[in-house]
Amino acid sequence: MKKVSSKVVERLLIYRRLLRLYMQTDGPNIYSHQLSRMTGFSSAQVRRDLMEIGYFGSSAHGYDAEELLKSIDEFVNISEDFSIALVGLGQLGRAILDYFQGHGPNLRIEVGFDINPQKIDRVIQGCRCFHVDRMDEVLKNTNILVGIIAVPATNAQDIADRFISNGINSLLNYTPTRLQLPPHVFVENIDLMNSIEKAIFFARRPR
Amino acid sequence: MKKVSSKVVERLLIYRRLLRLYMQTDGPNIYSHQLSRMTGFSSAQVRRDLMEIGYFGSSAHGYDAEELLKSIDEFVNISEDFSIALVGLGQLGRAILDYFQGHGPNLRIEVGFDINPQKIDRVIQGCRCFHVDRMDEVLKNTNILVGIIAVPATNAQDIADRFISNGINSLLNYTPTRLQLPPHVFVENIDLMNSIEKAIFFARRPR
DNA sequence: TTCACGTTGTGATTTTTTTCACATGATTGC
DNA sequence: GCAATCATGTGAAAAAAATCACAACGTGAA
Ligand SMILES: NC(=O)c1ccc[n+]([C@@H]2O[C@H](COP(=O)([O-])OP(=O)(O)OC[C@H]3O[C@@H](n4cnc5c(N)ncnc54)[C@H](O)[C@@H]3O)[C@@H](O)[C@H]2O)c1
Ligand SMILES: NC(=O)c1ccc[n+]([C@@H]2O[C@H](COP(=O)([O-])OP(=O)(O)OC[C@H]3O[C@@H](n4cnc5c(N)ncnc54)[C@H](O)[C@@H]3O)[C@@H](O)[C@H]2O)c1
Repeated sequence: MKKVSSKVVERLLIYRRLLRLYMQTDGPNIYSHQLSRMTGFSSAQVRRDLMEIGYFGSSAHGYDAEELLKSIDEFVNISEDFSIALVGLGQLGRAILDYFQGHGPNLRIEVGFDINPQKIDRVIQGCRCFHVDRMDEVLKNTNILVGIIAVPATNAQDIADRFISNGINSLLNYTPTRLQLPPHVFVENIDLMNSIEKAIFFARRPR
Repeated sequence: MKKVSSKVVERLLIYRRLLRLYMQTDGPNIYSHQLSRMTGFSSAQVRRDLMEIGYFGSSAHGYDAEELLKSIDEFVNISEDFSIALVGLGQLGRAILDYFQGHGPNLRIEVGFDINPQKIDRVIQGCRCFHVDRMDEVLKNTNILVGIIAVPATNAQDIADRFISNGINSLLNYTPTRLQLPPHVFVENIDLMNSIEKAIFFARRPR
């Protein structure tokens, strides 16, 4: 199967979300220039991206929103069978849990891990929480595909290694730690301080 | 002054953080291949990036860590004179505030805004919080360079417009809303759901 | 002094990503 | 039926980003 870059996937997922909203209020069809305005990507970019997944519109009515959405859905193939583990139930971890709660049952955080006794062996926001020492044991019995790391920076590498040794090769890393990972592992680094610093830089310098 | 891409700035800021750690424990000099291992970027990439800011090492001892750090600092020129405003003091907003508290006084969130009466007109984590209706008035009297948006998605555009009309042209957007912005405004979108979906996609598909 | 080694700086090249620009095709109004 | 209009799909071009690969240099050992 053809390989697709992370950037294309990211944009497809953005179209997907916007299409859902669009269909609630607007007509059944949509043009690349509309998706362009909604996203800020160029319309040529939009058309290229849709080419990638082999969806074809008509030159008269653009794209059928429902069909397009279905095509993207099939392509990304995200279903509730695939769940998520979260390590670190601090400020950030709990905000993340909270967020998932509000977002329907299509994706959910299946299990959480921490070391703080106050946070383990109970259910927080519908998420069963365990001591981090039980990661191997618990992960064996679940169908986790993605691990979220929200522990203090110094523990991030340990947690990543633990995920990987349990066959989880797709991670979200909320810590500033640069993880050392084998090449087959996908990681998305979400680094607030880096983002802020970039924003400060570009606040005073044009791009 | 030469324009630098966002990617280069992002990496420079990563070197910067790693250099600080490195200097605490390791020798006074550092090689591009070490920065490469620490970051995951290629060593040629590292050298190119340092070229961009005109820092030169020696072929014998690589880079002088302290000097290099100083060069990057000068280049990015981030000081405590520039502060940040945060709108939306919910779960996520408070996690962000918390995070900044722990990170020394070099960068701070100067003011917060919300509509919830329980959260306004008091100081939360050292941050003065106001009603969102007072944004114009309050922003006039501060030296805010960057705005963080952590309100519900439906209000994000309003808040962005408000920031921009007050001359703040660098934003962090934590909502999934795609903001419509004039071209001179810098925005970094941090979209958890998008990241997760990408991670799920690549958990099952090689890149 | 001379040589081997390991590293930098960078021109050249390759790869990836985006944009351009236009032929093609569907629709509408007359 | 026909022309005018407007979008799509896409080859080609351009731009951006990353990698290659090697001359040049400084060091230390002999
Ligand atoms: N709060 C934010 O907005 C924010 C923003 C960006 C990045 N971060 C990063 O996210 C991480 C967590 O931030 P936070 O604000 O939630 O911190 P926090 O201290 O509130 O939470 C950390 C949690 O991890 C748990 N923990 C500690 N060591 C552990 C281990 N070895 N295994 C499992 N759990 C462990 C702690 O018990 C705690 O519950 C940090 O690395 C921080 O740099 C946070
Ligand atoms: N919690 C997360 O981890 C998380 C992750 C990703 C994205 N987000 C996004 O961040 C945003 C906030 O998430 P949250 O979990 O903190 O939600 P929340 O409901 O806990 O917080 C929202 C806050 O915004 C305030 N608010 C509402 N309307 C406002 C307005 N017009 N002006 C100013 N303040 C207003 C509310 O009073 C509340 O304090 C949402 O858009 C959400 O999609 C949250």
